[in-house]
Formats: sequence, structure tokens, C-alpha cells
Amino acid sequence: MPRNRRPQDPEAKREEILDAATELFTRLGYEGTSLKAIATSAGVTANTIYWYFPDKDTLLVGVVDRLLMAALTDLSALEDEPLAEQLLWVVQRLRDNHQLVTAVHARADTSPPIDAWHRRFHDLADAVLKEGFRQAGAPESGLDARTHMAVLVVEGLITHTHDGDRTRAILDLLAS
Amino acid sequence: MPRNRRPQDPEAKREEILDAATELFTRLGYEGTSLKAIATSAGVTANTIYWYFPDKDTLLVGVVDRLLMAALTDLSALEDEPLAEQLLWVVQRLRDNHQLVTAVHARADTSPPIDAWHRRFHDLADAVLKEGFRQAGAPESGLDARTHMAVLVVEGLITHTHDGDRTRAILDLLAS
DNA sequence: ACCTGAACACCGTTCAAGT
DNA sequence: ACCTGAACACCGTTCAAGT
Repeated sequence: MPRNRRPQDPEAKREEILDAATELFTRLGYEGTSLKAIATSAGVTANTIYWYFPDKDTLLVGVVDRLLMAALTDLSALEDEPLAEQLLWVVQRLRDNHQLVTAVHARADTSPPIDAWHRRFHDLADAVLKEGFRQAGAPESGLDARTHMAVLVVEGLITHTHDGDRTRAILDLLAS
Repeated sequence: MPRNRRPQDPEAKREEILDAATELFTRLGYEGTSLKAIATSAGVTANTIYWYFPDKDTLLVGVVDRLLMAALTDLSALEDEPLAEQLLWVVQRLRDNHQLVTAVHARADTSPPIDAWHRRFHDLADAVLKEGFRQAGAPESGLDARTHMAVLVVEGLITHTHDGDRTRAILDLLAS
């Protein structure tokens, strides 16, 4: 049996590459992780990644999109919790992935696919949070400004290290 | 006269390198700008930059520190304006430099000098904004959380494109 | 369809050598 | 003290070639 016939189905290989990229981007940062390192960790050669993804930026989009969807799914289990509690959960959940957030921001200006994903993310986050504010009984006036602001604050709390008390105080203020 | 004797004093050359780096980092981003491009624009060779700065990260610190000091100086002329007005001025003033902000965030985890500068920046921004809130008559209770949150929002407004109305609405909400 | 080895242009950084 | 040319290891990406 030849070495480069698929030992398993190609969807699984794609997932393995995404797994490896997620782990390494999270731990070493986007610029600090080479495609060679991802490939080695996934058991392939660097240029094999190009069969599954057109470039490194699009691989990053695959990584963050999968993480976002998983987080949203898990968040839905907390929909009856107070808003500040839900926001705190999001911040704690994504804090380990903060290097992914800063990478998206840093590369959105250069990479069209990252820019497009980033815009979709904000539209989605705005919509989810707006609904959260409504269910918390927030007044309709100024609701857009409030939700946009809240998304920026959550991003800021993920990308900046604060102790738990300060994080909580900010989120309480935000949800009040 | 030999070519590589200084035609002018070395402080001026250092400033020229900072000027070139500021312009190119701002326009093309940090990762999108090579030291060779900066050097050429400043009329030297790439490795000459290493006589003035230990590495590319420290050059970035030099750039952002100079921009921050200039912005703070100019801001002091507006100290009698309403707080929301001052914040709007800051956002508009630094919006063109948003690639510098995202670069600092993206590299703070990897580069000790950038991390150190970033912490100093937040300490300074917190202090300045806290005084701004006080002068605007904000209550002392919850003032820390409010200032930290406001700094995150200002960073978010700089790094995310919003139309003017939305920016203003968010800043009004923040200062109210 | 899937994977590789070899190559390409580029990058930040180092260093011995010049003036 | 200030600056350069040449080199180093590395990077993302391409492509002809293999199975």
C-alpha cells in the first residue's frame, strides 16, 4: 500500500489540520506558528495544507469559525442566566484564545477573507447580544449603541488580562 | 569625504527612521512593512536600523510611544471640552493609526518590550481618563471599572470602523 | 484525489569588515 | 561611532511530479 494514499477519509485529515492549527495558534500565536509546525503536528508536509486551505489566513478563518460556533452552541445552554453571568462565561471561555482574536484584528486590513469573517462575526455578536439585552429588560432606546459597545468591551476583556474582580465589575456595569 | 561618515547628527537619523517606520507601519501594517522598506525610505541599509534599535519590536515601541506623547500633548488643549468630545477627538485622531494598535496587541504576548509598553500605556490611559471622569462630575463609586471599560471602548472604536453617528452614540453613552 | 520534494522570493537578524 | 555586504535560518507559497 503506497504511503500517500489516504489512510482515512479526507474530511478527518482536514479536521486534524484544524485541530493542530487551533492548538498552535492558541499557544504560540498566529505569526509565531509556521505552517510547517502545523503540518508536522498533523502528520503531513507543509505544502499539503494547501490542498485543504488556499492560504494561512483562510486556515485561521477555519479555526476561529469553528471555535465561535462551538462557543455559541455552549452559550445557548446558559440563556436563562443573568446577562452579566453569560458575558463573564464568554470572556472566561475565550480568554485562552486571545491570540486568535488579536490575530484577526491585526490581519483584517490585509486579508479579505479575514476581514469578511470579522465583519460577519460582529454582525452575529451584535445580534446575539442585542437579544440578550432585550431579554434582560433593557430599554429599546440606545440599544444599538449599547450592544456595539458591549461587544467591544467583551473583546477588550478577552485580549487584556484583568483579575477576576475587575472583569466582573466591568461586566456588571455593562449589564446594568 | 567618506560616504559613511555621518552627514548629519545621529539623533536626526534616528528620527528619520522613526518617521519612515511611522508612515509605513500606519499605511501597510507592522507585518506588512519590512525593515528593508523602512531603511530605504530613511536612506540607509536594513542592518543600519540595528544600530539605532535592538529589533523590529523595539522600533515599533519607539513609533507608538512618540505618537502617544504627541496625542497627549495635543489633547491637553481640549481639557475644558466635554468628556465625550475629548474621547471623540482621540478616536478620530488615532483612527488612521489603528494598524499600530492591533500590532501592539498581537505582539504583546511574544515581545517583552511591547508587552511592557502596552502595560504602561494602559496605566497612563486609565489615569488620564479617570481624571477626565472626575472633572466631568462622575461619582467615585465604580469609577475604576468605568475608566477601564472606557479605555477598552476607545481602543475598540479605533480598531473597528464605525460610521460617525454610531461612534458618537457610543461615546455619549460611555460619558453619560 | 491526495501528497511530496524541491524551489522561489522574502523575512528579521548577525557579524566581520570598512571608514 | 556609524554604516555596509554578505551570510544565516526561516517563512509562506508554488509547482511539477508521484501514487
